[in-house]
Amino acid sequence: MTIYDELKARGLIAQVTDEEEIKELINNGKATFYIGFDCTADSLTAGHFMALTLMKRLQMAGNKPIALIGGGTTMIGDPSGRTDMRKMLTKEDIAHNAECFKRQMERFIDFGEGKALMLNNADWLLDLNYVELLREVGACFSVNNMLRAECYKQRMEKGLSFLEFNYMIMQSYDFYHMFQHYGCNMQFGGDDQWSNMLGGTELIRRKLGKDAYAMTITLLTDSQGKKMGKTAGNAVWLDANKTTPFEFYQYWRNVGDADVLKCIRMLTFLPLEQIDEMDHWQGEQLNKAKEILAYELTQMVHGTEEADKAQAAARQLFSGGADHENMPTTQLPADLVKDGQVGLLAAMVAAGLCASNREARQLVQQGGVLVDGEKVSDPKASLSAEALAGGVVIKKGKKVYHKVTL
RNA sequence: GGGAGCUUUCCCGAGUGGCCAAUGGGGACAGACUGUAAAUCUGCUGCUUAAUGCUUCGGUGGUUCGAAUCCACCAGCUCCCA
Repeated sequence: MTIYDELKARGLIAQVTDEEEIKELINNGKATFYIGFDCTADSLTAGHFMALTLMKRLQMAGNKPIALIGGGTTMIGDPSGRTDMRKMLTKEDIAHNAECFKRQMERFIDFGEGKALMLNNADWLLDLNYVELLREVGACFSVNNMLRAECYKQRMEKGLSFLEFNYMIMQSYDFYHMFQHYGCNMQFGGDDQWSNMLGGTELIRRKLGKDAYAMTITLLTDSQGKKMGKTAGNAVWLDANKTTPFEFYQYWRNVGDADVLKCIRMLTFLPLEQIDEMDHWQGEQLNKAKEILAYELTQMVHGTEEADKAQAAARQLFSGGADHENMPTTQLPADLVKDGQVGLLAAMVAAGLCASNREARQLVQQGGVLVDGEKVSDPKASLSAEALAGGVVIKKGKKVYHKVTL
């Protein structure tokens, strides 16, 4: 099976500029392709993960990836898929974020000599001269066409600043620049990037009279059409300090029935034959598929050891027994102790299980809190210092376990 | 440059002098049911409390016994005319 067919079978390909040419290039390892990552936070997210796996798949097929860190484009802010303007980040933040991205990517992609490149568009975008740029590339863009692009259309009502309007031009310039200096002939990206990417191929054609290609990846959405990789509006991070391996595991362990197989197919490296077999699984059996998904992904992101731990912890917790070893733990500050007791509500807030005493009280009153396996319904309950010395397990709701100690 | 309008709690969106911590919907969280799924039903959703109380409605000042609601100025955004 060729790499192109595999990508297609996994449901990863959304749109392509020229299918035949792209097949030819990537199947024969002749593509030098880039994927851009805007560094708006200090860690990559589950959303970026699919792009990283795609890079890896293509690299394994002999193609050369360029991971482009958007140190320059982040200064502008991509309006795609946004209804309001992004917060402007400072140069220092962006530089810091870029550094974090770099470290995380190195775990997935082999950046060895000639294997792959990591570039930062700050290196060429920040020094551009306005008038020169306008003459050189501005002349190649039709405002009429740009306004027709989907990514801007959505913003016509809420308003679009000139700063953001230029994002497409910056991204196009990136492709143009890398095409010339690094032989980059293809660009990949999320499906929401399609119009920005076409801007690049168009610019290359106009300026150099050469063809470059673009392909978008299907966005990972759940059965309700919502973007995956987020919980309660917060991203699922790849950084273990922001989303623990256990939480990461649990996120995937809890995906809906309708989404498991899609996730396995798109995100894991399991052979397609094996996945096709799982396709027949139904009902309760899907729990096994969810476990496989969660384990595979946790292993890729955090390593085998962490994945084993997360899986063991999850199995034990949900089969009754609590596994103290791998549970998130908070050491309570000593000043919470009063008369040898720590108030349950205070402990929950200190452990980050609740935002406030009020919220904690409500949870307790609603019967959502178990302490060492016993349901507690009295908000005035407290934990004794002796018990805390050995560690007390607070269970919030059905799935959140947290150990507190002194 | 001129004119009109908008800014409410996580989001959308009511409220236009006291009965407003502020209707409703979404989301989130919890309970029941389950398979750590989905759907459904119930509760809950500013902070604090035993009760009370406290701080919110873009910002700053003002009018008033009393303002999210009125006035002034400032900021941001949208629309119309240049």
